[in-house]
Amino acid sequence: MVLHRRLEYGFNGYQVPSFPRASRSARGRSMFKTKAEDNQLCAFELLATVAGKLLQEGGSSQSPSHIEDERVQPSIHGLVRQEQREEEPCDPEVCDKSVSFSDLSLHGNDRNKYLKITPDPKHEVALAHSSIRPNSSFLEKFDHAVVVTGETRKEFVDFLSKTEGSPGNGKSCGNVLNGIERKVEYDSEKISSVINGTFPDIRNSEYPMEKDVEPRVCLGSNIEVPHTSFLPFKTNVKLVSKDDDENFSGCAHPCTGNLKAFRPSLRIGDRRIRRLLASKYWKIAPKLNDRKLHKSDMWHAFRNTKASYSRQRSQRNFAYRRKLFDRLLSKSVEGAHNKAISSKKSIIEDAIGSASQASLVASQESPYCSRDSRVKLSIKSFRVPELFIEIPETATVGSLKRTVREAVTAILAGGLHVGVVLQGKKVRDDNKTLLQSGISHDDKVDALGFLLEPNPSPASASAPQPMFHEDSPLYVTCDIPQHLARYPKTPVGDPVPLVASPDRTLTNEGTSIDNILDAVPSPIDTTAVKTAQDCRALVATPTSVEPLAAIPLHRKSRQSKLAQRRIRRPFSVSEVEALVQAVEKLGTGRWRDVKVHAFDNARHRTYVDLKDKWKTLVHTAKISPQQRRGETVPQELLNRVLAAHAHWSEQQAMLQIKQQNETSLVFTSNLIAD
DNA sequence: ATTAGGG
DNA sequence: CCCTAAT
Repeated sequence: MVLHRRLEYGFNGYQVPSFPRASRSARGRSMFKTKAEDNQLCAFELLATVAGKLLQEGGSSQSPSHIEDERVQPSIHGLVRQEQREEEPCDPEVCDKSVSFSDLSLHGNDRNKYLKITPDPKHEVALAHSSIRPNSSFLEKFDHAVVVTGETRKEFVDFLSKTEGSPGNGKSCGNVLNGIERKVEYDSEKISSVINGTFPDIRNSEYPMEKDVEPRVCLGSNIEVPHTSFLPFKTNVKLVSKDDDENFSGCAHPCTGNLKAFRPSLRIGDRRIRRLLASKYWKIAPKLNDRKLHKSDMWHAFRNTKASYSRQRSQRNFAYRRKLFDRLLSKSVEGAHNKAISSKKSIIEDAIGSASQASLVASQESPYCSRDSRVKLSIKSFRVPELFIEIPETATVGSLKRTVREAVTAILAGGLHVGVVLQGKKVRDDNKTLLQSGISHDDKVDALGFLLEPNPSPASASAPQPMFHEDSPLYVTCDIPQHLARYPKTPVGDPVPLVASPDRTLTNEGTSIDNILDAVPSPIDTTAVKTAQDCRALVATPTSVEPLAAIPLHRKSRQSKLAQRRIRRPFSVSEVEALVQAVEKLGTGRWRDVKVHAFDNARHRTYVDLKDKWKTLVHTAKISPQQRRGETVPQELLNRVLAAHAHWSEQQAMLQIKQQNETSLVFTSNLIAD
């Protein structure tokens, strides 16, 4: 099933020369120093230009000639206007956006580079080199990726050499690369000729194409290929569907039959792809109430309604939601009428809303049109503070449920506070108005969450915890403490209706819950008991809520990328002490050992955590005591941190110098030998 | 899986 | 804390 759809425009035949690998020490610093590197830079920008054109081509119905004046800074005005006429009015702010070189930024590392185009704050397009594996993680971040593929390095290098030089009527553009402003000379005529397809045609020239390039045309779905004749290259366009998991299906599907879609006359799909592209990239979530619905529209609404707490979170959720969304939709009845669709949408929202932690769903009518001064909220679920439960492996699921229930009631009994979280930050000032806090603002309403907090009574936090045991305020023990198991977000109610009656449809148009259940693990995963997961938040669902709201997000087996963010667990002084001691002994490069030596039975502290803690400790030690936050670490400890840090840094430096000497020795002796 | 670093 | 590249 196609869960995720991605367009890739392959520029077959040209390869961006690979970037020289910087030495490890120079990582992340100045690239693009030599002429060759400039070439690469130029290449990327050129490709970006083409990409911009391509996107523009996809969206504009005007003749290519109108590009003429904007060739160096392709604009999407045409596109937006076009869509405006055809569809509904869009946000004027978006209409004014255009893709210029300043919107391009280079990302990646020494080996893998990709270029990012950000037409507006909400959309990104990536342009990447073919060496990036299609399932490379960065691609996850983008709705669409324009991937430069190609096997023939020579051609490209040559192509570049033709492109550079002769300043001609070069046009200078600012460009942001890794935060460094640069000026780059463009030969606008050549670029435009590239765009318009009149550049000296390398296809027919002395540079034969790689013959055994695997066919790259693969239409994994029913979207046709756009017209790409403006490209001077032998181009291939592939439409790749990404399957459920890692299976980047590339040409996995038999696709010979689709090859015909790649013939010169590719008119047919133009319109459809145009709409798809346009709506995906440059349209703000449409108003869903009063018009025909497109899938992409729904996706936007879907996506925007449930903003996450942080950007990273939202990035992670993105893929998940996208999948779920597509999945649900692909099962929906094609001809469903608007009403049915929008109610379906609300189902999805409900499911996702509670599955992720953005536990508030703006009520159906409010999200896009709260013109009046009232803020309409409907809380679907609350977040409950973290619970820790200790329970023997041999315990039954039933007893687990009981334990959880007791734990939760224990919290509730102690009195409750309600916390308000807006865009990841707690809103502490109770006296602020909603307006002042920004809660009234439309696009913030969906970033709003509520959480239940135990009443800050002095009862719980008093007992000093054993050093490397959970120091959570809520720690529930059940029978023999053997393993400390964390549980996925678990519905507190009886989950039976969820699982046992997957057929239960919430509506009458044929979307059954099992679609959703497919995508989410069963609420009680018995294996969780054995595997002590890292996902431990517990979501309690208020009584009024429908069963769907209790579906946990966490996926255990696969898709662990989408795992929930771990809760923050500040290091206690005793932990810091142990860490310092271990590092004093073992050094800073052996976090695994540090973990084993000092934190072996603290399951929630990974070696990465320890390394991070050390990093912050070093930082803390360097700053003034006034700037420090959190539990105050004794100065004595911090001094030890500094000492150890200095000591081991020195060790490392010495080691490096030694190694350097060795290699240069070898080098010179080789020279002499020659 | 570990290490190193950036965010 | 998270994410990711590199090893």
